[in-house]
Amino acid sequence: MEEGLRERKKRETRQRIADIAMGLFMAKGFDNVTVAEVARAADVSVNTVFNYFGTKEDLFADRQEVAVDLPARVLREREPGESVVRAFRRDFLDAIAGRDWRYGLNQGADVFAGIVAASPALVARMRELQEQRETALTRALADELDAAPEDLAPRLVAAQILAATRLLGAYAAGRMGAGEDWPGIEPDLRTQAERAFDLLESGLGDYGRRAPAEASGGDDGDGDPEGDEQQSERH
Amino acid sequence: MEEGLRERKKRETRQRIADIAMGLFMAKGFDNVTVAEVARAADVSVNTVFNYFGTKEDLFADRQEVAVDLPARVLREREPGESVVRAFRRDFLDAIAGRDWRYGLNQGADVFAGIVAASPALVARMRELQEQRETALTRALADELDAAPEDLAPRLVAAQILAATRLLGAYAAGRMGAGEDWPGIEPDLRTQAERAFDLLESGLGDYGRRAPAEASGGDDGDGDPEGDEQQSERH
DNA sequence: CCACAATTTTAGAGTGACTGCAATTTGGGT
DNA sequence: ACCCAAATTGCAGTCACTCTAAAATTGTGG
Repeated sequence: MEEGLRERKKRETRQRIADIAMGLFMAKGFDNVTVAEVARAADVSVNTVFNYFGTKEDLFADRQEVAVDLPARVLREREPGESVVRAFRRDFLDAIAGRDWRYGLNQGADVFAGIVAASPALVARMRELQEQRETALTRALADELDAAPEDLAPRLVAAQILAATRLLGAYAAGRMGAGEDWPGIEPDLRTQAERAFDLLESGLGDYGRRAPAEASGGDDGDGDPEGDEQQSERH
Repeated sequence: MEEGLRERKKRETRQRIADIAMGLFMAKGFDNVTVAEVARAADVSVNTVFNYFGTKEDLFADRQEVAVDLPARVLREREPGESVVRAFRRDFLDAIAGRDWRYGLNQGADVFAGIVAASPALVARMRELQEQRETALTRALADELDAAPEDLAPRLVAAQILAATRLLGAYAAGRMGAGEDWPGIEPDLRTQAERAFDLLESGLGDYGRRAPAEASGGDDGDGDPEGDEQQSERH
């Protein structure tokens, strides 16, 4: 008797509430749905909703919460001889091929992003989630490389990597939201990803270096904005 | 008559409300102060408070809002021949010497940070502020280097730099909050800053590279976590 | 000094998220 | 059938915030 009637019903109720809530959010937008409305639709009291979900935002996040530890897993499961950045680059490129939901590349992710963008509370929630991912990845990094507790490198590395994946995800979501179809987006996304991870690997170097006071020739104001040409390529 | 009685009173009222509010927040913590309380202490109605400040958090931020464009200014005012990262490195090191408030290095910044940390709403607010700084810096970067609108590099660079300064600021705040005095913190902070900006400049390279399957010698699990030895130095 | 209009402030009622408590229902074990 | 614990519920209350309409205040022109 691993799961009595009690626990099953509890799980079912929670799921039903979350599902119905998500349906309403998708249909009317997060801010245009009250918790009372969700409760009524799910045939429970408002208090029961708050019994399962601490806040209204939790009602939306629910599934996302799981994704907090995923970057840390990518790190831990990297292949022998593989650097941290290379692991994430590989993972992201694979994710493109599979339209992975983890980076918001799955079909319909733009609708999702639209709902979030329309609600300040949800935007704030996503930021918080990102921060949780960052601390999780930081811990995993510090743990694997047994860095000194004072070492800021793990935090910085985590922040940089997550910034990259976040931006790439946003880029994809943006183009999907503009109505473009996936075949049109994918190659560009792939290019952008390569560039972003290249930049991470090779560093900012003298990115955006301002022309010295006494410039040599006529190169004035139209310099190539890319700053990583002189970096060693390693593919 | 640049400023009539009307405008002066308005400005005064706004300032009085903000000041009194900040005093209460410092004394009792953000969440333990109601807007009604602030209004009563400032001798105005609750509606007047909301007339000047859109949200309760605005009552706290007020001054901080100004700091959104500061990173962009650092970029624009960098010296000839100076790369983006070096500009920020210089600015931050100068900020250490002057205990600049922009990075939360000023005396008493830890109290401030404590108040913020104790309130989820304020933490969320700070995150939002950081994001605003990021978009501002992104725009400035894209503008200066006239990057293509599709180019993710400016966003990524902005995110990386702001992550670095954010972490360094948090590091300082953490140690200040632990009761250490500034002379004890400063040299360490300087070291950490150098390291962080070095990492930014030289890139993550093969940071955290896992030992290949068939390792040559007895190097097992205790590798040097620094991964930028093989990067080219360009000073 | 006196209206008159624009602006600011205010009171009051209402919404919605969220909390705490006490009462009630429900499921499981005896 | 009986009892205990957990789940659910109703109810009252707090607080941030909105909306509307009624004062109070201030600048202006006669």
